[in-house]
Amino acid sequence: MRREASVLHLDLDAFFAAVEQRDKPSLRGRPVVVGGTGGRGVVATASYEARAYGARSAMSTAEARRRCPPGTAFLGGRFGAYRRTSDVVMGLLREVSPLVEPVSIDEAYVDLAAGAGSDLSVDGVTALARDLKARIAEATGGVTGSIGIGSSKLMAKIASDLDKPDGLVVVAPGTELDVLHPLPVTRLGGVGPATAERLRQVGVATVAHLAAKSLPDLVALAGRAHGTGLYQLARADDDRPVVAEREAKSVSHEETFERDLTDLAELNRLIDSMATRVGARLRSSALSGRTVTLKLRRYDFTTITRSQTLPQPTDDDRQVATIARRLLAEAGTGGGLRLLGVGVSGLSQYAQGDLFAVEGPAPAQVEDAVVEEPAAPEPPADRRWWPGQDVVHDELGPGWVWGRGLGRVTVRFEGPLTAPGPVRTLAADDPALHPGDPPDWRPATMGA
DNA sequence: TCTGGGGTCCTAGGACCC
DNA sequence: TCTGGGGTCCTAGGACCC
Repeated sequence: MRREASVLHLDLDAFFAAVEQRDKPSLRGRPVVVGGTGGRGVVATASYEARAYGARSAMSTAEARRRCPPGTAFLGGRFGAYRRTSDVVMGLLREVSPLVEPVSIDEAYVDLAAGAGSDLSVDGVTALARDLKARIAEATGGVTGSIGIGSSKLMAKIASDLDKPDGLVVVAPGTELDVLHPLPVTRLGGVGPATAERLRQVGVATVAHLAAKSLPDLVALAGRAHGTGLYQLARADDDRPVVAEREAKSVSHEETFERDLTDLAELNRLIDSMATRVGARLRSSALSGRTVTLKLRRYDFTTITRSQTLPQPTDDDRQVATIARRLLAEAGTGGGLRLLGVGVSGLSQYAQGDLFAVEGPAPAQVEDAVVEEPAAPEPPADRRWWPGQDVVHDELGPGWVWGRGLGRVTVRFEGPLTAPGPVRTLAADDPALHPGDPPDWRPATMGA
C-alpha cells in the first residue's frame, strides 16, 4: 500500500456492446447482447439495457434470449473493431503515464507515480481522471469507462467497481478499510464461487468477517498461497506492482462444437486446423514451446487434459498436431466430444529458424512449415453471414448483418456517423454483397 | 437449447536426483 | 530387518479472471 492514491484502474463499460452501439446507430438505447449466437453460445457482454432484463456475462445465450424482449440484438463479436478502439484507449493511458498494465482488452492499471510531474493529491488525481474520461469518450466515439484510484491495485480495482457505469471514485489514503470492510468477500479478486462457499460455511460474508480470521485458519481453508493472499487483502495489504510487459506463458485454441462429435477422422482434421492456428501464433510472436496439451470435454461436460513435454521447443504445426492426435487416440472419444483444444506451453523466446541456421535445415520440417492450409470448402451462401458482421453492398453501401436464414440475409445500411438506416432483405448469394471492414467512427476531418 | 474462449496461478503426487 | 530429505520436473486437475 502506498502513501498516495497513485494507482489508477480503468474498466470500459459494457465494452463490446458499447462499440456495437457506437457503430450501429439503430441499436443505441436498445438491448444488445454480444457473444456466441449458436446453440451453445454464452454471453460475453450485455449492454446496460439488456442487463435490465437479466442478461448477464457468462450466461448461456439461450437463457438471455428467453429473458430479453423481441428486438434485442444478439451479435457475434467483431474483435478487430474492439481491438482498434482498445488501442486508442491504451494510447491515451500511456499519455498519462508510461507505466500502463493492460489486464484485458477493456481493462488496465496505470501507475500515476511513474508519470512525470503528476499531482498525486486526491484533488490532483481526481482532476486527472476527469480529464482522462472525457478524452476517452471523445476519442472512441462515446465509449465510456469507470475509473478507480487508490493506494494499491486492490483499492483501484475495488474503486472502479463502486460507481459503474461512467464512474469515478478516488479512495483517499487512510480510508481503505472503511471502504473495504463492508463489501462482500466476492468483490475481492480471487474469491470465486468455490472460495465464497467455503468462506460462507465458516460465517464469512464480508471483508470485515474475513479480516477477523486468523492466518492459519485461512491457509487451512484456501491453501497456502490463496489463504495468505486473502489474509493480506482483507487488511488492504497489497504491494503488487503495476507491470507493463508480461510474457506469454501459453498459446492455445479450443472450439466447442454445435453438436457432439465422435468421428476420429473428423476430430483429427479439427486438431490439424487448431494446431495450424497455434503454430502460426507462436511463429508470429517468435515463440516456441516444449509442452503440447490436448484438452477435451465430453458429452457430459467432464473435462480432461493430456500433455506431453518434448526435449526441444517447437513451433511446428505438424509436430504439434501429431502429438495432439496421439493424445486424443489414447484418451478416446467415447460418448462424444463437445470440445477440443490444442495448446503449447513452456514457452521460450527462441526462433526455430535460428536453430536450423546453426544445425542445418531439417528439410521435412522446413517444408511442412510453409505448407498452406487447404482451402476450406465454400460454406452454403447464408452461412457466410453472421449477426453483427460488417458488410458492404455495391449499390446500397456499408451496413451490417441483422439476421440470416432460408437463403436470405437481412442487412441494415447504416454506420457510426449516419442516422439509423434502412433494412433490406437480400439473397444470401447476392453477388453485390461482400464482407466489409469495421467502419471508422471518427469524422473524416479528424482522419484515421 | 444449460454451461465460450483466451488465459494465469496453484496444488499434489510420482519420478528422479544428490 | 524398516524407511532422509530436499529440490526439480512432469502430469493432471481445479479455481479464477475477463
